Amino acid sequence: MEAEKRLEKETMILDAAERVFAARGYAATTVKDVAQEAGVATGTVYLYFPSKEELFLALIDRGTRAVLEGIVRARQGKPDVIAKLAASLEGAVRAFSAHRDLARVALLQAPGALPACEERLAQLHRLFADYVAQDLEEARAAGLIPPLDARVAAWAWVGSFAEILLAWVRGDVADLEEVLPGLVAYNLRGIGAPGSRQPQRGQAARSAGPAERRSAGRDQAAAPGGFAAGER
Amino acid sequence: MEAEKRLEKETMILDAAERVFAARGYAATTVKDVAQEAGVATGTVYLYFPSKEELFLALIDRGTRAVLEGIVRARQGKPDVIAKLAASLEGAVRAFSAHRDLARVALLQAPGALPACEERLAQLHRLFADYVAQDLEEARAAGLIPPLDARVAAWAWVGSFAEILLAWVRGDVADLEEVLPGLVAYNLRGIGAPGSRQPQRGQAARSAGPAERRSAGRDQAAAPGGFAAGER
Amino acid sequence: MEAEKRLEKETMILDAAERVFAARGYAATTVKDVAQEAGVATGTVYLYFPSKEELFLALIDRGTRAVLEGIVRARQGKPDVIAKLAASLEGAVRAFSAHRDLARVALLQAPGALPACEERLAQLHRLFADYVAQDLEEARAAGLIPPLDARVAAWAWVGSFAEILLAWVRGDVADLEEVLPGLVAYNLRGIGAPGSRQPQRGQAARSAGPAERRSAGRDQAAAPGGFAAGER
Amino acid sequence: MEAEKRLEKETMILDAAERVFAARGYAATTVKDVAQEAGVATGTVYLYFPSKEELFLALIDRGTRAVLEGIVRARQGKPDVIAKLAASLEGAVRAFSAHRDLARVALLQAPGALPACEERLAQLHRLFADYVAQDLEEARAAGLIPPLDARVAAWAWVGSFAEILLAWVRGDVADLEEVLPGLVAYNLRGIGAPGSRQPQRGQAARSAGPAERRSAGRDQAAAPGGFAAGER
DNA sequence: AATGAATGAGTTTTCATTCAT
DNA sequence: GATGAATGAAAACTCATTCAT
Repeated sequence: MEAEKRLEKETMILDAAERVFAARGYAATTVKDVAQEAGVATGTVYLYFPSKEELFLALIDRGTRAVLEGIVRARQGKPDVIAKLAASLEGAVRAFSAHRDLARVALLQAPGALPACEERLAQLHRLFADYVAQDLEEARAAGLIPPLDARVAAWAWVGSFAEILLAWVRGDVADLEEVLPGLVAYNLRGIGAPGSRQPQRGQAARSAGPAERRSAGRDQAAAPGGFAAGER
Repeated sequence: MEAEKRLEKETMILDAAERVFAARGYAATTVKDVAQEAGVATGTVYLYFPSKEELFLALIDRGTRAVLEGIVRARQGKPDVIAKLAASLEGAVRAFSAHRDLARVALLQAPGALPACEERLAQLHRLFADYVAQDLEEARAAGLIPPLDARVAAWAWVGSFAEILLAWVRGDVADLEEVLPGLVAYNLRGIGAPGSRQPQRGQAARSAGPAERRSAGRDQAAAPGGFAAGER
Repeated sequence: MEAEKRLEKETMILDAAERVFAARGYAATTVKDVAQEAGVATGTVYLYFPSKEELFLALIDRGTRAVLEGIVRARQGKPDVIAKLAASLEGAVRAFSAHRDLARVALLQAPGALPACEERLAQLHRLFADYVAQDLEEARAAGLIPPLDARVAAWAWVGSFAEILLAWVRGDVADLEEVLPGLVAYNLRGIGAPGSRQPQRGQAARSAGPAERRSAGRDQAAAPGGFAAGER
Repeated sequence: MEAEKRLEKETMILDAAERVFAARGYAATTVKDVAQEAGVATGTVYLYFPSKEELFLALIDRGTRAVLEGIVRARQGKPDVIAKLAASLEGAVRAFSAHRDLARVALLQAPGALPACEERLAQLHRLFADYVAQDLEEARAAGLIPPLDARVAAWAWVGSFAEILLAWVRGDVADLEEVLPGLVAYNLRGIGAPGSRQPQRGQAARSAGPAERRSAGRDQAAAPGGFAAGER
């Protein structure tokens, strides 16, 4: 088979796998499920991927590549390192925002699914954090930000980004684009970037929302009254 | 059986389950594994938990309770809402830091393990975020911080905390206590709290560390050269 | 323990077992179920019966004994062998009719439950049939009935009796006493006993009943139209 | 898979199941046993039947169908309703007599094996009895037999047939064909059909046989001496 | 290359039986 | 004698993987 046709079918299967894994999770998804979703026979999946595990990892790797490319693209032509840093976050969010299924798989299911996968994702997190740390170093060297613990800042940066994506995947955030500016601003303030002192006005009004909206879920796990319960 | 003895044995089994699930993940762990780790027969586990699924959920719920209690305790006697907010984060981190296995289970494996579990954790995340948002509202109302999008700030706050825990679980952060001040400072700056303008000096020197240490992992998933690769 | 008390408790457990086995069947009944129904601990059952299997067999044996006694009692004082034969059938029916649970167990569940049990019941059937055959021999020798194949007559006699009991257990026959005269008459005619030539009048009116009443059940297993379907 | 091949394999598995269930009973038979008897892997059984329970029910249904067809075939071309009735019994006996395993399963094990099965068989018994009752009604309307309680006669008719089959399955009746005329005659006399007054001569001599042959079994469950023991 | 029937190892769960209290 | 917690063997069922067609 010509390489092109092969690649095309491989992509078809990966697309199907992404949908099915996203919907049912790694363990609950059978190779037959994936094959049916892709419209091929069970055995055909094994012509393109050596095992269910490798299929899943290929999915993760494809997603990883897409996000990294999104980041690289977003940084292109940005004037300074701070702008590039901000653009990185935006680029990553946008890369995911077109693929909610991918995000479900990569953020929710992948870490616990397979040891190999956990390791892969750990490396990805480190990679992101290291790049952020590099940017922060560079920004500090250029005098754009004050000295800071770049490690911690990098984890925080990555974590805030991951959490927003998770919230979006869960349906707690409706529109990623809408929250993106606030997220960037938060992190720019976090690293002490100039011109980021004052949070943006005009969004505060919405802030009470979640607290009320979610009262149903609260009584499951927590004492009533929030963190302050039991305090004097 | 007296309630006390029963509880004791239940705890034994939960402890064993925590260790085994942390080490192998939900799907790869068999009930027999848990029983052996606990030093009882397979059937005995079923005398205390009706199914593998319920055993896992009991684990999550126990962890959730412990963390929430840690937060409430940490907030006690703090003078203002900003201090309480900071203390919440510290309390949660400390609650986890005594139980790395719990953290592994709750943060890595639980989300993808079971639909019921995903929902449980989603509620917990919402709960955390809502409480943070409440505190932020209160702080803003008291004039302690400028107006901001409390939702986004809350997600970022929670996410930065979760990411640090993950890094610790993975071994990328050796000592949680050491990084805690930096994490709190980052987030206080993020919300625009006064007196948090300047990052702490003296920690910037360490920041290049992780980037070099982990170079092995990078070539798996990413083009070399950081986000800037491909840029002009 | 004094023998009397022991016997009393044994009876309690057997009574409980009869109820539970009748309701759920042999396989679906656990020893714990029986113990709970009897109001004792699981282990206590094993103080009185060596195994679940033996418990079940003890139940069957008790029932067998009761029925045989009922037969013997019914034959007492009957003038001739034909009357005794008829009385045997009535006695057996009456012995069961006070214990529907016993009948359920002995007729429906026991045969397939255990090889040992199947053998036990087979012997019982043979016993019944042999006795009937003996009576028939005696009746023929006395000139009360014409010569006949006593084996076949004996099986038919026993089978018609068992079937009526089954129908009663299933709820298809409401009152055993009501159908008993017809059953005896049928079998007396079957063996050619004198004075049994004409079926009893006045019952024919009911005879169309079952055919109409049960139409719901029929479409499951049979072609419509009765046995005649497909005939010219 | 073409429907034909599938059906062929399904039949193979059903045949194997019939043998194994007949030999060990429902509860004592494992799916693995059936698979081995059929010469396939355990999982293969599940490709054709969704569960052990459904496999067993399929067996019962197949048997039911075969017997009903045997009955319909036997009735074809019979001159009057009495002849048809007699032919029905003969047809059913012959349908079973080719499949002793089927008879063992359907008559001994099925009733107690599964609630669903009990219900299925109950309907079958009702069906048989209702058809017999219909024939009897018709015969009475045609003046071929005197009025009688058709319900009771129908149960007796079905029961005598079932009992003979059981005896054959147990080995107490060697040749079904041999006893069939006697059985039909017995029941024709039972319903008062004309020309059935005198039992067949020449068979009475055999009748003492079983009673002696089986004396070993008797002492298990019964007092010695027949029903007359204890009588004066 | 593609198919999908067949495989059988492995998992969860049940429950008869035992035995320390 | 009585208890009921503990045991662990066994069974139904699933599904990743193979391979004849």
